[in-house]
Amino acid sequence: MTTPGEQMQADVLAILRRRNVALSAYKVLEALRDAHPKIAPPAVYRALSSLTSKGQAHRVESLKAYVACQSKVHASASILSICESCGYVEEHLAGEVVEAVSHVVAETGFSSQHHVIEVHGICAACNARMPAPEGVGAGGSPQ
Amino acid sequence: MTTPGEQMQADVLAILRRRNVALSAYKVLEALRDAHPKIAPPAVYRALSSLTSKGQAHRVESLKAYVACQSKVHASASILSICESCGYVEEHLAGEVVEAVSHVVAETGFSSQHHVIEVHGICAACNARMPAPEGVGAGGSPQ
DNA sequence: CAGGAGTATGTTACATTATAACATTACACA
DNA sequence: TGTGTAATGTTATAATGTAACATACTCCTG
Repeated sequence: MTTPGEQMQADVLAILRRRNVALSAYKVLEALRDAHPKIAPPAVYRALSSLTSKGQAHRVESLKAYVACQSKVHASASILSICESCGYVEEHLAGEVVEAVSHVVAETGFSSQHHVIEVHGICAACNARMPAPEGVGAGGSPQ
Repeated sequence: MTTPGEQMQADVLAILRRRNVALSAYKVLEALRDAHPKIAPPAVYRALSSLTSKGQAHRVESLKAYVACQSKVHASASILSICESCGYVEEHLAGEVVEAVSHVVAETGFSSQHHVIEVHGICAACNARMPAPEGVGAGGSPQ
């Protein structure tokens, strides 16, 4: 047996990886009850904190929720795109964007340490599902 | 008398504008008790929601807190820099950065609607106050 | 192996942030 | 004036997160 903490982190990560959707800490807690019937919030938050500090998971600030890291390399920072329709979260490498952001704030003497870059919108799959991208949409196709 | 709601929003905005520091909704509530002794959380959240939807204030997602908008024009989006040392929050125009972010996520077919770009670090004033940017810093000035 | 320092984990309780749901008031207009 | 609508007030509670302490475990040291 490795340390129990590592087991907990592995279980949390497995839950987050089931779907590319952000889960609140309490949703994770519910999912953990199968394997850990008596788990309490601090254990979940400790595991999430360890995972995020190791870059194996990310907190989606604008959703107050968490996702598994999807990037193999986990470069300095990433962009998270969040579909407002289906909740799908995707991670994008942010190298140049992070540099651009750092450059903008450096104009006032600010030195960057940690970036939060999140985009809300509609994912490709939901865009494809939409009846039409124009008009009010109540009348079906505009044809 | 204008509508009471506008008065509330004006009061909230005045509180946020006192300092360029993010205030939690409950800090705002405390500050409002002078003018509105019996105020309750929903009134504060409604005022903050109206202000943010009009672009007169911003929610700092990574701090769960709110700041007054500092930009006269309030372009489509902005970058917020947050000093970890003093809490100072500064707003930066983000035009090109927003385009770059949208471009990155568009590579997977994602259409952007709303951007959250926040940078944590150290502001110019705190950088200037720091004894030295090297070593552990316990020994005072390196001179 | 006993003792004990130090760390990790479990547990309780609570703090903080946010909103649902309904009551009340204000206002426009027939 | 009555009445429908929207805005605001109020109560209660949901959702998120953490402090503080208890317990257990690990690994030394003698």
